[in-house]
Order: sequence, then C-alpha cells, then structure tokens
Amino acid sequence: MAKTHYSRFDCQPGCSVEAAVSLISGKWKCVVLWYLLEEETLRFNELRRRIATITQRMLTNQLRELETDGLIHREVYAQVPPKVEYSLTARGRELTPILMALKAWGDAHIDLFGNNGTAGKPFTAASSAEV
Amino acid sequence: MAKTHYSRFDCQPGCSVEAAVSLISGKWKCVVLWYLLEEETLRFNELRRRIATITQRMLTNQLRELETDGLIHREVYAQVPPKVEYSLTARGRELTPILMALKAWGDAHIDLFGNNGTAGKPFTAASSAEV
DNA sequence: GCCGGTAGTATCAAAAAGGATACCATGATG
DNA sequence: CATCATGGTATCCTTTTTGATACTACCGGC
Repeated sequence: MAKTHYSRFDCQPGCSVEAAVSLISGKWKCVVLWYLLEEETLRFNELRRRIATITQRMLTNQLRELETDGLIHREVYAQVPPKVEYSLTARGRELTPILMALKAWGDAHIDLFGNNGTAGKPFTAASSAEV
Repeated sequence: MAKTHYSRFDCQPGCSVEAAVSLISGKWKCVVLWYLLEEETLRFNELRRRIATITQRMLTNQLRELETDGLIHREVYAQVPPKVEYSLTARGRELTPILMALKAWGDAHIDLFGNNGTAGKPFTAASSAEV
C-alpha cells in the first residue's frame, strides 16, 4: 500500500516541500509522531490505546510507512508474547521544527476549523531539547 | 469536493498539527503556494503554465480549496476575456515558516526520494521578508 | 466565419486511502 | 480446557482523490 509519494517529482519549485509534506500527510501520522516525540518509546498497543479511534490495520499501516520513510525505528524483541517498540529516528526527530511550525499555525488559526479545545496543550516533548 | 479535512477532530495531541497539514496536503497545493509566495500575484493560466503537468480541473480544484481555507485570495475582474488574479492572504503568508521548514527538511533528506535536482533552488519569495 | 486565448464546468473513470471485520500463533493465567 | 493479551495479516468494501476528456461563453484578429 501507499509508496506513491515517491513516484512523481517533476521537481518544480516546492518539490522538496511537497515531498516532505507527503511523508506526514497520512491520516494519523502526525499524532503518532507527536506521541513518539513526547514519550520517546512506545509499544504497539500503547500507541493504540493512546489513539483509541484508530484501527489496528491503520496503525500498522501508518507505522510501516513511517518506518519505510526512515522516520521511526521499529525494535522487535523475540519474546512471547511479542514486544515491539517504536521510537523516532534522528531523521524523525528533525521533523520537530516542522511539527512546531504547524502547531503554531494551527493553534493561531484554530478558528478556521470550527474547533474548540486542543489549542491549549503546550508542547513538552522530551526530545525537543536536542533539536 | 473535499472539505473533509474539517470533519474529524478527536483533538488528541497533534490535532492542530493535523489540521494544518490537511490544508496543504493536496497534491499541488504546495507548488501553488510556493509560486504565489515567489510572484505575489498570478493569473489562472499563468499558474497553469508554470505547473505544466497539472490539469485545468485540478488547478481549479486546488485553488478553490485554498481559497475556502482562507489561504489565497481570488480577485475577479469583470472583463472579457476574463481575468482572475490569485494571491496569498495574510493567513496564507503566515505559512511561510512552515514551508521553509518543510523545504529545509526536504532538501536535507532529499536522498530519501531517489531524487536529484531541485534542492538547489534558493527560496527567494518576495514576501518572505515581512514574516 | 474560424481560430485562439480567457477561466472555467461537467462527466466519467481509475487509483489511492481509509474503515470494518475476522483471523493467526504463542504463552501465561484461571 | 477456555480466555486474555501480544502484534500483527487478510479480505472486502466505501469514500476520497486524482486524472482524462470534452464542453461552455465571450471577444479580437485574420
């Protein structure tokens, strides 16, 4: 599934922008990235419980794509029951300024969305310091 | 068409990020925004010629969505032949830091895309100064 | 009278993304 | 022996997005 985001690059101005956007534009990717920024390392079901409305298939899906794109790392422990830990790669952590800029803009223009809450929550990712 | 990006806001962490992403994640939106940042004002067919591989339908489409989202302004001149000018709104211009961050990341990790050119082109938007 | 350029619409089809549901192996627990 | 939790797959279906193509009205130029 997916993988289309690699395919077209006429390389007009804005091409690398588009490329970067395509990596985070999955329906749940931002949320996943955000959690991983905040909590460093999470197991599959920990993520699932945090997101709640996501289906198992979609979580697997988004995680696989993020992994393929080199944004997150997947560590499998050969145990039973299985244990799989997800964390950001260096490349993933470098998205922080983007996520921050997006959040800043989103919070500033939250009125656009007929929205209410959320804007409040301050960003406190443990790893934001190192970027 | 579209409009779905308003619909779901479970408002988990990252929600406003997701909201912002959804506004620029159309297939051609970044390119359009980029050109408008660079050239301030462009007519429909001027944009079309610059993008080249876009279809008329998609250009109309993306422009309408950007307009609905308050990112660009559409100025119609009551003449024949018709003349319509597109430009960024203040809100649209505030996306600059986001686009810059995306471009920076994209250029830095351009290897991810099996890509070649593009990275070079420096950002020279006339309006970037005022942000 | 026909052609080109203006800025679009309308219609149909294909592809991609997302959702719902069921299923799997394993080991510990009861 | 049945059940729970782990981290997934597989299958089917619907919605969303994108693409291809044809069409419109108007005017000026040839």
